[in-house]
Amino acid sequence: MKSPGLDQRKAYILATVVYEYVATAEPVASQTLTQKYNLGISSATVRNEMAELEAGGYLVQPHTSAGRVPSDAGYRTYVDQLMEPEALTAADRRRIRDELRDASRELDELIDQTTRMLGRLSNNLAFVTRPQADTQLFKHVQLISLAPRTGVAIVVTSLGVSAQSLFELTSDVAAEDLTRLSSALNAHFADRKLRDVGETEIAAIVTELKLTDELRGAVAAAVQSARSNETPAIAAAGAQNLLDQPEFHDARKLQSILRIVEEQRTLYEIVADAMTSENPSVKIGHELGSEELADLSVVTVPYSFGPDASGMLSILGPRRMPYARLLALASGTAETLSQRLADAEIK
Amino acid sequence: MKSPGLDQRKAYILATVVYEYVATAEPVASQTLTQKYNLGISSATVRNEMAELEAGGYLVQPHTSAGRVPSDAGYRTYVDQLMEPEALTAADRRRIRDELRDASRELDELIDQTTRMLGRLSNNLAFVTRPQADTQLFKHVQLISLAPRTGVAIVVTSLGVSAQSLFELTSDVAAEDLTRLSSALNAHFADRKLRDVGETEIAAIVTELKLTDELRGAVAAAVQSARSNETPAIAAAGAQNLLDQPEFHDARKLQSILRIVEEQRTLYEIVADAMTSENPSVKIGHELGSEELADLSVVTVPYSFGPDASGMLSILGPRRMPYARLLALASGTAETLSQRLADAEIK
DNA sequence: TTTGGCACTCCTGGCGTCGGAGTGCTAGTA
DNA sequence: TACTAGCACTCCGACGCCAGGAGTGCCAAA
Repeated sequence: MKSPGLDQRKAYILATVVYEYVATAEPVASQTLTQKYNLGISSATVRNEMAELEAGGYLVQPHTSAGRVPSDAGYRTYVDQLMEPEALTAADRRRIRDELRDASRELDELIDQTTRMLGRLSNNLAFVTRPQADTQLFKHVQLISLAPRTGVAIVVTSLGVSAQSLFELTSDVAAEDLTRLSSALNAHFADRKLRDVGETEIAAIVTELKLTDELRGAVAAAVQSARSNETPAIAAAGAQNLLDQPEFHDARKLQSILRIVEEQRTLYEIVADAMTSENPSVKIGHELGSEELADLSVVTVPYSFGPDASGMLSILGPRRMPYARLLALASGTAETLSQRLADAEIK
Repeated sequence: MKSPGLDQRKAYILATVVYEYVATAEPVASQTLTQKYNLGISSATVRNEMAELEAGGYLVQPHTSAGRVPSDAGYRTYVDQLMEPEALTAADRRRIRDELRDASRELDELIDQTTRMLGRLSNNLAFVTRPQADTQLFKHVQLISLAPRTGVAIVVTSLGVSAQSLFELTSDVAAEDLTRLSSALNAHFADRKLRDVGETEIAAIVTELKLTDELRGAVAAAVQSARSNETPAIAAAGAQNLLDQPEFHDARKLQSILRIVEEQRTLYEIVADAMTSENPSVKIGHELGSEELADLSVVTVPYSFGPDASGMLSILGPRRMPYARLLALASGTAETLSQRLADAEIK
């Protein structure tokens, strides 16, 4: 009863309207409530209550003689105060575990597969940011000579990802020099945070070994590339699931969503502020900040491994979504994924 | 006049019907033809001709008193014999060149960006296979020690891609041993075709250096992973463009397409037989082999670099697509992409 | 405060009508 | 013989109308 305007009965009615509307996609009538859920009161009373809920902004009527539909505020109240957290079924839990166990060890592919699975399980559009590893550790750099003036710099981090940068030089360099440089860099930077592997220090080492400054550029580029795993690319899957929902039978709706997914920028903005928190976040309708997205909602759950490396796991669907279930699915997946990643991390 | 049943006038009428229908998405009436294209004959004559074209299977009538629409066979004849190859406008050509010049040097990203561009330019769904490099060359392998019993094997090929494989050993191994093994492998395999880097030869070298057989597995896994660039993953972009077409206002159509795109398998089948040829290929409607895809067409153009590395660049859209223009766009993009890749390849 | 009852509103779907677009055919013309 | 003008015919699609039904709001009674 946090909200002063909502006594227990109103709260229950609101919750039931949300529940029923999520299930049927039809405006909910007073009679439906009294028949399907035994409220112990008549439909007339329910009508009175619903009229007040509408006055309070929790429900809206598509037209005069129709049932009620939750408003953004209605969903919000439901999510924050009324709904019962759902637990994953054992079957779901097992399925998540099995699918992730069989998934690739390669980070990008693992994220891709997780996204697909989540899209499938949730029957909505799932998107997952690749982990933003603020503090991944520098593990190794290796400069490899491919031709007298061509080579590649490869950086390995604690995420197990290697980043590479091809380089071409204006003068020949001996393979041994590249090896010497690699060793020196490794000795100097080993197990430092990647963000602390700075260009000036690299330059100092290059100069000390009397090597061309071009090599500094090559190493810096590879480090930069490894660091770019930090601006999270986003994998998305399951757009076709949305077409099952009646609200997307209009093609225009879907078009804007597809565009948004392909562009990624908007998706990123959606998760960006959820990013600051370590708790699940739910954004409903207009809370997404765009008229185009006004009848959608997004559930976002963080996953993490190691002290600071983390990413976000989101489900996007119609506002009329089963919030509790999707939160459970996302949380369960996040948990398993976190664990899977922690296991794979290079200590 | 290859086809015996089509005299010059019928051919022209068929071509015009296709052209007009592609432009308007409306069944084409006899009067429309005489008014918009000066045929020098009356609409009644056109009607007679169209009736014969329908009898020949080139046109169909959605209903009795409607205009004509091309059939699969009609489009096929148009594509094979009637349409005039289109040349890219200078503006398009420049745009392709500019976008690809600014694109990433990283292979996967380059392919992604190319796909997006092609989707945008063509206003349809584009998909591109990553290059299938039958004969990419082995350039370098580097075994890196990350911890006494953990390391990573990295393989660099002539595509400039590095593949990696983490390994864990049951007993310690000295960093120098890994270096020795790397050198031996490099000396032995340098510039061999990747497919010829066989496990038995690797095993022989490992044994010769008296190293644990686990390292053979690690190296083989990395080579295998590099080789897996050969089973082409497919990048797709532009699904939302399809929604502009009236034939996709029905959501079900789109759903099957989205599913197909996400699964990739069907996409792969579509390009698979085009793969054998070095010429552009066009598949129309039922030629795609599935009732679900019956009102779609796909244009496929190969790109290549080096002697054997190659991939496919496809555009999928409604059967009613501007074939000549899409072929020109795909070909132009393929050409520029091929060149871009050839420049980046490690000699 | 609750509830039964009732009048009212508005949506929805079915039905018939009507206009127009386009054809096929016939008869006439070059 | 090939073309064309004209006309009757077909069929689609839009429109308006109506009836049915779902659901409400409100009133008056418990």
